[in-house]
Amino acid sequence: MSDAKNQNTTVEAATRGADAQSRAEIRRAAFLEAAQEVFLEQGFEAASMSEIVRRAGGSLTTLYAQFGDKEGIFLAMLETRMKEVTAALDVELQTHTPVEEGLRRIGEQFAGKLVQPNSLELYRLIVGLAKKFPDLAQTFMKLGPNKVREGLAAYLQDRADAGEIPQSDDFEQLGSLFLDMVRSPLQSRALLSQAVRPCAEDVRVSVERAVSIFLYGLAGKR
Amino acid sequence: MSDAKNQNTTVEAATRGADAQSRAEIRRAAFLEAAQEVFLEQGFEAASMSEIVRRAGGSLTTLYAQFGDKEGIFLAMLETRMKEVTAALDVELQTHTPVEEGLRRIGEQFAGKLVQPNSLELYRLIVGLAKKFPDLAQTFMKLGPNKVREGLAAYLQDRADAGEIPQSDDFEQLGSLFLDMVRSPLQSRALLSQAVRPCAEDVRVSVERAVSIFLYGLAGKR
DNA sequence: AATTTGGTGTAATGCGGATTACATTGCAAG
DNA sequence: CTTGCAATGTAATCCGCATTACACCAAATT
Repeated sequence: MSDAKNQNTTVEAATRGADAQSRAEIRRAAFLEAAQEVFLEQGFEAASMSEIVRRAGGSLTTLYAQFGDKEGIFLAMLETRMKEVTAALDVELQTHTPVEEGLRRIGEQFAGKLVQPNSLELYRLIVGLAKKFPDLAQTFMKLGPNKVREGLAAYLQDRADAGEIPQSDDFEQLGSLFLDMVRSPLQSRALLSQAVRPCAEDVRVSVERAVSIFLYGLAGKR
Repeated sequence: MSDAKNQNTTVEAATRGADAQSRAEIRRAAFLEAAQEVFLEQGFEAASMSEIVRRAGGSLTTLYAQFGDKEGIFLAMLETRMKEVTAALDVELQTHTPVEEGLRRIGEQFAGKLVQPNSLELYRLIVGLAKKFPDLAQTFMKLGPNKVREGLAAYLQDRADAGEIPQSDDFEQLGSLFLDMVRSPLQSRALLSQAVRPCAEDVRVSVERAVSIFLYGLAGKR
């Protein structure tokens, strides 16, 4: 119902190519930017569609035409942001770096993103909305945690094949374990008290500890 | 402004003693019970004061007289529930059980409470509200996580004094580490997908792993 | 220049709910 | 019995928004 984005004529699309943005695309980007601001600042319920328009320019009518409804623009914003955030991780995860160094880098990347105020805020929102809008939570999981977990599992498999760590039949679970170790100490405090903002040093400590415990544990197994 | 609860006359209060509940106290309990239901079911914003009254009986007017406003009754409900939940833990934490067994029991108690649908739901709510109502989050932390953490730290200190584990200058942090290990794997999934309900077996596995990694790690330290 | 396509601004329309006002009722003490 | 005080039920009062309707513009294609 809301595929306004794809209503370019074939001719038009071919003429301009992918580089120049149509008015619609510019508008869309501005809406998404403003939506992120407003949602993260005020929360889903409190955020007002008019406020988004106020900041993005344009009109309510166009906003609705492009995204359908409030949940629609939130979802679009979520997808956009998740892709931005996981982009860097993808790169990191494709290398063949030795385990210890690799885990450290992945951990830093991951934790670094995680503790950014915007990420914390977004996570807060998703958790709060998960019951009422299960599909938002699904999308978040698919584009966020699951993506990272799969990538890490593949990396661990690669390292196991290289003989650096013992083989396992469930690297996904081991990966989750590692990610949880990195994440929990940083996130649990920050989610509940806006005063506490984990700093770079906190991140380093958390990652370092996770890496050593994880490898120590792996070595102890089988 | 809302101390209607204490407006018994001296005579009346002396006559009845502390066992029989005044009408006001009965009302209050019913309100709190209904409020918990409605808030957990519908979330803070979606919950309606009228719905609470509908289930509890009584009247809107009385509800407002006793709790002031919507945040007020939520806070009262939160305090009540947190005290119920941590009561059992207090007992567990005062024993002098050997570490491994003690950690296992504490872990089970803690995790068991944690994965109850009501607890998960409440946590979801608190996280979602933390930005808009920081005092709710504060109260939650004080009556929940902090309480448990302090108790566990004291227990660990006790065990260290008994020579079972090495001394440390920060048992609070070590305690947090243990609790995070127990909590994360169980909570992270369940918070985002209402389909996933951790079962007793999940709890056991999570606790067992946390205990062994924790003790293994402690032993390894100097 | 004309036409099409989508954009703009503004002003309804509706709904849902927090919060309060009011008139009434029951209980208990003098 | 009656006087007073708190509880009740109901029905306003107010607000704030999501969402839609309407009437008018801008640009690009023909």
